[in-house]
Amino acid sequence: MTDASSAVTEALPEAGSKRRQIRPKAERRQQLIDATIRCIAQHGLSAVTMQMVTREAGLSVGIANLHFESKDNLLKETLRFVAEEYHGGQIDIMEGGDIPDLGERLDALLDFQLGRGVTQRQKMSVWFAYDGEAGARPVYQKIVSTVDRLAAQKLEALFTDIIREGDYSGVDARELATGYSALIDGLHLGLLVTPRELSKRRARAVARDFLRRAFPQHIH
Amino acid sequence: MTDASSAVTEALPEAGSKRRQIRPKAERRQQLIDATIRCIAQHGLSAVTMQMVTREAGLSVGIANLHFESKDNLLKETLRFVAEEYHGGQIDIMEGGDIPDLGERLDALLDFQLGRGVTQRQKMSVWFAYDGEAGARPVYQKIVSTVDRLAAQKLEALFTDIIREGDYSGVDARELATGYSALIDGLHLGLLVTPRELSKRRARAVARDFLRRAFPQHIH
DNA sequence: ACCCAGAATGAATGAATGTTCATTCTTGAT
DNA sequence: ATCAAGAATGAACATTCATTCATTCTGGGT
Repeated sequence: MTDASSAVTEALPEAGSKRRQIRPKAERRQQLIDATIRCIAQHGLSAVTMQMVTREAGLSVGIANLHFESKDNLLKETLRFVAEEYHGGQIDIMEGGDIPDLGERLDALLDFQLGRGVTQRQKMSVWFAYDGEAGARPVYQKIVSTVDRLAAQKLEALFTDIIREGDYSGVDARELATGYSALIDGLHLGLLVTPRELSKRRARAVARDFLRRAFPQHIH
Repeated sequence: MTDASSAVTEALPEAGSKRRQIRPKAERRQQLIDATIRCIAQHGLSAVTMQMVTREAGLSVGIANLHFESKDNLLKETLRFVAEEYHGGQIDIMEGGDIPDLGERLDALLDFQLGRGVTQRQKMSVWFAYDGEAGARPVYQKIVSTVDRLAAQKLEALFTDIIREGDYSGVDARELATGYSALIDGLHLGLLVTPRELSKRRARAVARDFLRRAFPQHIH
């Protein structure tokens, strides 16, 4: 959850090799989760099949049920991974021992949330695919809300510090944090569903505008 | 698209009646679309089957392929209906001949967007179910973006009027409209996925806060 | 050099699903 | 009363998919 963009890239270790390789359980699990992410992004959650995932991973069908007990479980674990990757990345920045200046820390957060790593169609597709099913599947709600709650607390804490430092008045940290989180989610949604209408550049400008209006001394 | 909440409610016209009824094509189509909405909300888009939808509608399986040519098409038409209902309702308010005061019109818009009609879990579930698949299905993107673009223009026009009337400076209508739309989407997502963390009451407060910060003279 | 725990395979199985279409039924016109 | 147009039905079919498991293979330990 600290490293936000390493694993998903290496799909075909050796294209022609048919020799079966034995690898530790943890590695195979990650390999299958990465393949699942690519499949969801490319074909949509409702079209993902086990055959599709295992072929994408360059493995046989049986192995998915060996390491995860079922398709359902594989999908749950994939969501857990994506959620922890996204929220974990945010939390690392917000705790931010390495960035003492609060304004700069806000900037870094915005960069992460609307920067290259997160706004890849691949990641956003997966994220919203699960949100779409969350209404009917409490399991997904639970997985997301667990990490989500922690991130919300950290954001509120950061905003509280900024409000104190800037001596801003009439600003409620909690309410503002809720608004900012919702804004970022909405911008991600726009980038995914109507990319023609909303460029990344403009999404960043909009988010920055929100922060500037709230914390004029900290954002220029 | 003018009436935003009539059709979805009447599921079982006569519970025990087994007598087959002949009804005009348009009525059956709507009946099936309404049933599809309920099924998506309850079971999730990926779990919806034709048998499920037709049973929910109190009809036989063959009829779905009679009025829509395929499941795929039924789902597409359902999305089109939901999109037009939501965006159409907004547009009606924003054009708002019946509400001359701009501040009140803003209020009415917010009421619609976060009021009872739209924030029913049923509607939000359907909405985000499609957004989740949109990454992998350009057809869905196209359907949504068509109506979305019009609503975005109307919102920008309304904001432009308000900016002129209030003589606000340093405010870009287009950027603000993008931000407000994203904020509303994000709040809907929060209401759906983490209802424990975000109440409707607070969602309304957050949205109102956004507007007040931008247009202090118009929102109290 | 040998062995075996357990990792990996993929054909086989059974359940579920979308679609078809021959048949039945309803309604309004004559 | 009769009839035709076409709306509605649901059993049957072909396909696809998740899951199982008997079998094969690998690599580290001895």
